[in-house]
Amino acid sequence: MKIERTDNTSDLSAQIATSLRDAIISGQLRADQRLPSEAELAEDFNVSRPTVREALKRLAAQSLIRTQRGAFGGAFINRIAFEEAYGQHVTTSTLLLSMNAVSFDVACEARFAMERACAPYAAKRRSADHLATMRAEIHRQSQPGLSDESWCASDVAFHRALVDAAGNPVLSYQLAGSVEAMQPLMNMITFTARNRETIIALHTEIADQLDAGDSAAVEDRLNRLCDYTKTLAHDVIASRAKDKAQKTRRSGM
Amino acid sequence: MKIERTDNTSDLSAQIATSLRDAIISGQLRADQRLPSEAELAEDFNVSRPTVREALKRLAAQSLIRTQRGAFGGAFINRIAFEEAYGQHVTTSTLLLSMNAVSFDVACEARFAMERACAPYAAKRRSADHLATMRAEIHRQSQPGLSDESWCASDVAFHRALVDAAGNPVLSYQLAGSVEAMQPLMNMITFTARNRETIIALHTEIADQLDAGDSAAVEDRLNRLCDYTKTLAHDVIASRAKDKAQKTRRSGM
DNA sequence: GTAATTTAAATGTCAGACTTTTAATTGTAA
DNA sequence: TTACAATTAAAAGTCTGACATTTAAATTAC
Repeated sequence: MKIERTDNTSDLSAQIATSLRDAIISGQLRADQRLPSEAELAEDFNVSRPTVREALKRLAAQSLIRTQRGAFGGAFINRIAFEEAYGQHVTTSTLLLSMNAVSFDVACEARFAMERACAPYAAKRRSADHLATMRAEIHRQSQPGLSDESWCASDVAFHRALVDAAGNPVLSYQLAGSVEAMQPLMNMITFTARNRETIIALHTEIADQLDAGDSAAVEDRLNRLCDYTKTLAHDVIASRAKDKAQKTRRSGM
Repeated sequence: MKIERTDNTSDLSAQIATSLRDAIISGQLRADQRLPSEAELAEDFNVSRPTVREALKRLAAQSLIRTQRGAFGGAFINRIAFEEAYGQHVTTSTLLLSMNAVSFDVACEARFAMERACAPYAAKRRSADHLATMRAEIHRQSQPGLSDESWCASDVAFHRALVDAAGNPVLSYQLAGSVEAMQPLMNMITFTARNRETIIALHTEIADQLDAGDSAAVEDRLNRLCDYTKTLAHDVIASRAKDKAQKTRRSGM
């Protein structure tokens, strides 16, 4: 196996990381295969060991490799698991949403659009297990005195069950980004008892229609849930704007 | 700003990277803010500079920070751009598809499900520009003698225009992963003139119905395209299996 | 006042030593 | 022969200290 640096502009460690990454992605290096030791790589690339190590840490951060200490240890090409991919996807999505001024409406629209995409498959494939999870979460949501955080967590769990019911891991993976990344935004909303009632009613209908296998009905309820969530968010934003205006007036600005 | 290591199990550089990452994601550290210098971080965390550097490279690999050399340089919290996020998402998705034995059908189903999710919005919001792009790609696809790679690239461009027409950057971002990650799988398929004709016909109808604002019709065509793509893939797989069997027989196994 | 020069503060890189982990090997006794 | 303990070697993890390079601010020269 011979891998060379092609790029000459950036840091050595970045160049080396890129070379190795390309080799991995293109399939030259296969899963569970062991890379040369750090010392060997240093010699191959004509750099020092710390530089190689920085490159390897970059790859490790992307779950492209894992390292093992000890004799016959080293860096191994990672057979990336859905779990790790989820994590990275969520991190990236969260930052994207929080930093790039993606509005709540846009994020909300995307999320429910994708959930609707799952509906036909979920209606066909939902197992008793999925339905049970959804009903359990609905029950939890009905508990009085549930904190806003717990409410949100249960909401995520409910929707996650819905998505998983579609039985398509790729869809689950893609959606995890949107749903979990929206959590911080959702947490801004304070759900009154009345709000919760409305949402629980929709959740119940979703579970029922999924049970009945009526995809169109599920999509309809998801649409309503989307609209309702947006309305709640708007109210929060509006009341905050009013608070701010009052505060500004009081402070004589 | 005070950041501490909480985890004590893994590598020091991993612990430090996690601490900083959490601080960034939770918003303690804001975009464009400068981290302490490597020497200061080393002192804060009670480790050596190389260890800090490894941690920083991990973060850089996730586009969480960027570094600048020179006086008043350092590590700055990155305002992550959609572009970078795309790249990471595609890398992760590609690996996931190629390594985790996600079947073509599953990937295909996910992709078209998400495209269908875009249809209602695309039907409402498509601009003349989007339609023009789609028609231009259809025209390119009609050219005889187009290589399989160019065909696939044009196919991606067409679908990308469809998704972008929905006017939701979050959807575009999410879908980029699926669509681009499926490219290598799609490239396995050899498209005959007859195959292309069928696909072009569907593409044309999609563009027309989008123009007419008929979302349901677009979704129907996407469904057919999904089924047709799956059929083609099955044929490829079947013929390969036959080749392999023949080869094995010839070699006397 | 502007342009050239100097300077200081960073990151980038290197060399070499030491520590810790880990699995294979070897040795020993039941 | 088998099971267990001690040895060993390879590799990652960490540290120290030095030097190179880059870059923007401060200083100087004109």
